[in-house]
Amino acid sequence: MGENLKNYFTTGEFARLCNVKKQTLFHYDDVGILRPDIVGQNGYRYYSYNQLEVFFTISMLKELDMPLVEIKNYLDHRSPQAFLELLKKQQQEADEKIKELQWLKRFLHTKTELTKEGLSIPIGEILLENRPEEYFLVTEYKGEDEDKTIAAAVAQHLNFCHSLDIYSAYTVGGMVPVESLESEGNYVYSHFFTKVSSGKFPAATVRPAGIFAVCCDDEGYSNVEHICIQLLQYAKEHGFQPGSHIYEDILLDEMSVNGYDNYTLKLSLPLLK
Amino acid sequence: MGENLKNYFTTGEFARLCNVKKQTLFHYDDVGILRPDIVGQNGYRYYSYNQLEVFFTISMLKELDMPLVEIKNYLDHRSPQAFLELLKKQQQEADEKIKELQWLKRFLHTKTELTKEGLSIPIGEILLENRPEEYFLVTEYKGEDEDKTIAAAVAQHLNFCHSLDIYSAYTVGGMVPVESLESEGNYVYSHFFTKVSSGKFPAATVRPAGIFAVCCDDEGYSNVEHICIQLLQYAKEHGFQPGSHIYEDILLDEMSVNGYDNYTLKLSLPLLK
DNA sequence: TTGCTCCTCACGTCACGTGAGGTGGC
DNA sequence: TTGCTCCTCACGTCACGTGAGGTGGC
Repeated sequence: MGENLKNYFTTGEFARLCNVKKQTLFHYDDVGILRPDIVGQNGYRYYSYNQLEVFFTISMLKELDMPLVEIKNYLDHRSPQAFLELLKKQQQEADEKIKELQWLKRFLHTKTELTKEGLSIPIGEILLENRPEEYFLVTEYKGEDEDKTIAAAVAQHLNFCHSLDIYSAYTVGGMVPVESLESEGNYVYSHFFTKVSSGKFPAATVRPAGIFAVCCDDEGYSNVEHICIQLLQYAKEHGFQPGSHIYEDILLDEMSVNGYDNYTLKLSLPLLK
Repeated sequence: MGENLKNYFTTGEFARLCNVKKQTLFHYDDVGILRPDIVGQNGYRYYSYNQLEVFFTISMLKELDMPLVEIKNYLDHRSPQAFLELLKKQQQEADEKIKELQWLKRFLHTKTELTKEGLSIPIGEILLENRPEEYFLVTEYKGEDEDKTIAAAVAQHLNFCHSLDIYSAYTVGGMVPVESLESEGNYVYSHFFTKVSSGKFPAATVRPAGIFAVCCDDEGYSNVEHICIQLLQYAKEHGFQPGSHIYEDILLDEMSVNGYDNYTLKLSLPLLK
């Protein structure tokens, strides 16, 4: 062992150069991914300048979310060709992640808008809103008016959206047919919908632009039927023909309040001429 | 306990609706983040439709990379205002991650180009290359010609780039002053450099457009000095004045080959009129 | 000698995953 | 009764992090 140890780095020095803790190097030693070039009789580890490059290589592969065993595997069989393949795969993964994050940003934005609306909109007051043409993914609901089956249907609607790669803020609304409201105790969903940003999904439905009578409540579903009746009344009194369904949107949900009873809901009735 | 259990989901049903394994629900029960509404005398768990929303909420927060304890903490103190703050924070984090990924993509692209060049470029042959104006981050090196101090300087150069948020493919090149090559055994670095995409970093140096005499070798540093002499010879024979430094780039490094002796290096000498 | 660095256990963390072995409901 | 589902341990995984307790070099 005639090597001049002055040309080598101790664990501490090496860790400092690599910007990691010593324990990380111990761990890499354990899993065999980066072993010090020299180990003294006293067990001291000595790393060479070469190994700095190896460490940077490992860092790079880690940034690509590769587990250490795979890194070891790759390093054991590395070649320029294998590296090119690796790079290609990682390019694709990076693209996918960026896509996911961009979806996440849309989600955060939508949620922010909904929450702000939920905080500022007047409760129990009928308002008129002009809305542009919008696109929805809609699934029919034929089940009974039971919480359990509704919840299952909502979950299935989400899975449907999921299958189309549409994570449009995950908000699910319900559609209540106006006819059903004619008799009491009949606030039942006929469809669930999720708004999407554009009509380019073949499965998307268009909701035409128009005026809506809207009313919000912050006590969940307890007054929901009553509000619907009021909206229909409003349409009648003002000479509008009501649309076929009332749309129910959730402005404040489990994210910001605790339990259905504290949800802020928004009910919207299209007003036709 | 007069509840009708038919209105509740068992662990298996609930897990299926949530698209997760049962064990995940057990775990959430353990950490107290999502406890079933009802637990039978036999220990059976029963989840309500409400809890589906809670689960979705947790999923959302997890997608924002929030650890379960923090999620529990947030849920325990949730409010629309707290949610808005959370959303804002997450927006920023999403932006940062997208930035990092975009850097990663640039890195992958640059590495791909370098590796392809390393595979295709002729070895030991002098070529002429026309290069546009380019920008570099440069750090001076005054240390000795020892592997250890060079490695430390390279690591410091990387940390310097890091501090400027420039992760431009992590490639570090060396500059060898032409004067030093006049006497033998003097292939020593005067600077280390990292190419950056634009000159908008105040610390960046411009390398003017021009013709370069280049030569590659695939045996690492063993012939590097000899090649430099050849490049200088070439300049002389063809009536060019050599630039002040020879640039050393690494085309194939630890990522694709094993050990310095197998690196493919590219040496470039600017040719002036 | 002091102070800093080195070492090796051993156990913790985080969010589950994976059986093992046994019970319960239709 | 069969078959499916439920349960509770207990231990594994992954990439380290965190001390504890002891040694070594200048």
